[in-house]
This record gives sequence, C-alpha cells and structure tokens, in this order.
Amino acid sequence: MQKPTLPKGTRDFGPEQMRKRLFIFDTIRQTFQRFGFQPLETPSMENLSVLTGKYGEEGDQLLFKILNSGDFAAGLTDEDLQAGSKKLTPKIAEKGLRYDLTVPFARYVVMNRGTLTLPFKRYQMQPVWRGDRPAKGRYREFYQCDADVVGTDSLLCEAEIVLMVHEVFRNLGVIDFTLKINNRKILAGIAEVIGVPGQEGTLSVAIDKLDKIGREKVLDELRERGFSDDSIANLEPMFNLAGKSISQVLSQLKTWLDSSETAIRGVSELEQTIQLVDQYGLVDSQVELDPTLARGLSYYTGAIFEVKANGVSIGSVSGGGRYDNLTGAFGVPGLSGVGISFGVDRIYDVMDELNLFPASAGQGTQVLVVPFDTEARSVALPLLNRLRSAGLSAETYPDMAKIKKMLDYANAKAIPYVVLIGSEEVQTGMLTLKNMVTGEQQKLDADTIVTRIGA
RNA sequence: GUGGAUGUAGCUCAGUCGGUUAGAGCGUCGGAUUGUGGUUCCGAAGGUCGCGGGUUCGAGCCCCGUCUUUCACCCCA
Repeated sequence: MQKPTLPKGTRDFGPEQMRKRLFIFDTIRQTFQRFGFQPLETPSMENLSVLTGKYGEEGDQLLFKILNSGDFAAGLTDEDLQAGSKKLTPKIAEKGLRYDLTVPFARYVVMNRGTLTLPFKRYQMQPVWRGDRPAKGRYREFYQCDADVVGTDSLLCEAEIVLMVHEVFRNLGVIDFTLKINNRKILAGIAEVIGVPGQEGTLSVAIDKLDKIGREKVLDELRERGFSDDSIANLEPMFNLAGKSISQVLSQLKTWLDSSETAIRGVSELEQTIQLVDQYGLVDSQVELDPTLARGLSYYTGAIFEVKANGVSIGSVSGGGRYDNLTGAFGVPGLSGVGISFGVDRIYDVMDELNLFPASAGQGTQVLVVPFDTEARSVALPLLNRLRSAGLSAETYPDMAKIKKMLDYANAKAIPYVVLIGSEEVQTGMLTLKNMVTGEQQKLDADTIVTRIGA
C-alpha cells in the first residue's frame, strides 16, 4: 500500500475552500450576465492542431498532450524513435488539454459561425492546464473566467471590460487593485520610432520588467539583445511616463510617437476607450495607462489589460485584450474580438491573504435539528421539511446519538442555530431554539422558528 | 528550463555528537455527564521519519539519486 498523491501543481478543494471559490465564481458570473454575456462550455481537450501555434513557442511547450488511445505506438518505426520527441509527438498524440479559453472559443465561433448572431458575447468558466513549473500563485490546473465579444471592433467593448473589471473586484471586496491598460499598436509604434520595427516583442519583454529590475537593467538587457545605442537613447521618453495621469501620458505619447501612424492609432484607441468609460460614469476609476505593459500571448493586436491586486505579491489576477484575427487561424478572417479573463485561483489567494472573504461566503448549514429520541424525531422531520421549504439550509444528525455529539457536530460545522426537541417539546409543541453563538435559547412554535432563523 | 531551501502523527513542529522502544501541542475518538455544545479533567488510537539506494556494529540525523512543496530567475492567470 502506498500513500496516494496528487499530480504536481494540482489541488483538491475541500468544502470550506469550495464555498469561497463558489462565492468568487458567482460574483463573476453575475457581472458577466448583467453585461449580456451568454454561457458556453467547451471540452477539456482539443485537437493539438487547434492549440499549437497560438501561444508562441513557449506556450506550445507548456501544452499537456494526450497520448492516443489504443496502441499508440503501433505504427512507429525505428526511424520515428530516432527522430526525437519533437517529431515523435504528433505521431503518438493528437489531442491536448486546453491552455486557455480564448482559442477554444475562437474555434467554436468558426465552427458555428452560420448560427451565431454577431456580435457574439459569451462567458466561460472552466479549468485550463499548463505544464508550467508550479510556484506561489501558479498551478498546473487552474480556472479561468472569460468574457469575450467577437464580431465587432467597437471600442465600447473595451470600455465595458473596464467596467466589468471594476464591478467584479468591488463586489468581491478587492478594493485596492490597479487595472493597467496598454495597446499593442503603441508597443509596435515605439519599436518603429526607436528604429527597431517589428521587434516590439523583444522590446516589451524587457520593458515589462521595468518596475521589477529598474531602468538600467532593462537597458542592459536590450543592449544584450542587440539594440543599438541610438535605439536605446530614443527610448528615453518612455521613462518619464511613470506616475503621470492618464491625460498626461496620452499627450506625451502623442508627441513622442508622432512619426508612427500605428502608434497614433493605438493612442487614439486608448483615448477613445477612456472617454467612453467616462461617459458611463465610472467613479473612482482604478485605470492606469501603462505603455510598458506587455502580455505574453502573441495573438493580441489592440488593447491589452492586466489587473494587479495591490499589497500582495501575486502576479496578475486578470488579463485580456483585443485580438483582430484569432479566427483567421481557423480559416475565417476579419472577425475581431476582445475579452477579459479572471484567474479564480489567484483571486482566491489574494482574498485569502488579505482576509477579504465575507462571513457569508463560508456559511454552510444554518440550522441543525436535534431530536432526543425517535419520538421527537417524528416532530423533527416535518420541521426540517418546513425549514427547507422556507429556503433555509437545514439538517439533522442521522444517527440517534447523544445530544452532546449532535451539538459538537453543530459546532464543528459552525452551524449558528440548533432546534432542540425532547419529550417536553413533543407534548407542548413549543420547540427550543438555541443560538449557538450566544448560548441563548427560548421556546417557540415552529412557525416562529422558521421566520426567526430566516430573518 | 537554471540555482537554493524543504519534507518527522490528520495539522504545527521538537528530536543533542550517529546510539536502546521517535516526542509535544492542537485536532480526532471514547469517558467523566440518562435534556444542552465551546471550558475543564481522564483515557485511547494514530508513524514505512517523502521514496529508493549507500556508508556504518548501529541512520530520523551522514552520502548519492528521486519525488513533493517552496524561494529567486524565466514565463504566466
């Protein structure tokens, strides 16, 4: 007999954890639905042809592949085995676990384009898998909650994403967060302006670390990666943007990037998005314009979002952006989409660390009915039925155990109310309602008990 | 993927220089209590010392490997 273990980077979620997780899911779902998104689920596994090539080279490496069913090695030749794992993999694995929810969504849109009314808004809350090395706030199986719109390039969608992010985190009680926004076109424009067009990838990977390693080290890294001194000198205005207000950042970007048509379009998109958000009347906006913000996924083309919870050292808790041509990879070009993804597991870690879960998020059973003997139980069972009909979560201890044991059970499950029923109660019909927190108890009839606990 | 740390009861952790039968607190279970929990008291169960090798008369302790968790890089939600 060996002790069972879990695969690396996966976890069980016990009842208490699950109640808190459901609180997060419910909060996010409510917001998604309020904004008119419709639910969608897709399979855990996709054909590898759907997944590969969408997440960049690193992403492809992190894909979990599924061995073909049956005798997966049947058709292999010695030559195949010699060719190495990279060539071998497609011959023995044609499916993989999904890496995010956006690509399966794009696949779904393409497969159902005839029946969807555009713009199509869907939300999806399912686990995704990445063969990453686990660390704090990073798991190999984790949940994402995505909301995406395809079939429109209106910046109103970006604005609504900003609103949803604010609503979700405020409803969760995560007040202190920052929603960083940037635009891929600005990053591309910067690359143009400093004379390294097309290299915004390399550029942004380095720049993204600015607040972590500091300016000098960023410049060192760029030098190492072959950027000329001229280019690096031209990057100077980039470092004067930190901490500036949104309008200041916008106007500085306009002057700096004036020569790049792409950049100006990006700046203008950002500006319009901000204006639309203002028109919605968002109060106390947590939006920060951050031209250094880069995101890993290669399919983004316009706005990019990232949300950080302040005061906690956990990576971003939410991220997203606009992708102009994701469905193009599946043969349907010209469908622009934009979306946001909430990382439930990280949000959980943040809320746990900051103690932000409301007491109600942990509340299970509200009342335990405690009959002292089988005769009392005949009064207890109809009472349970009434309590439940009134929408209360109620239970009784299934065995006829000692009263102490039943009350211990109530304590262990943090059940706030107990109804005690003994021979006296059976005779008079007046049952004893006990408040397990204060220890107070009083004799009441069944009706009063139901309304009292419900209040 | 690179480097460091870690692993002893369900949980948090002691365990001396390598020395006999590996301990504590909390938790669990039973009792003190025949209609009342949290407090108190008594008792019990619970261990392949992560796993596999090695050194030694003898290993929880030393060496090698491996896995887990974790920290810093890389990347990400």
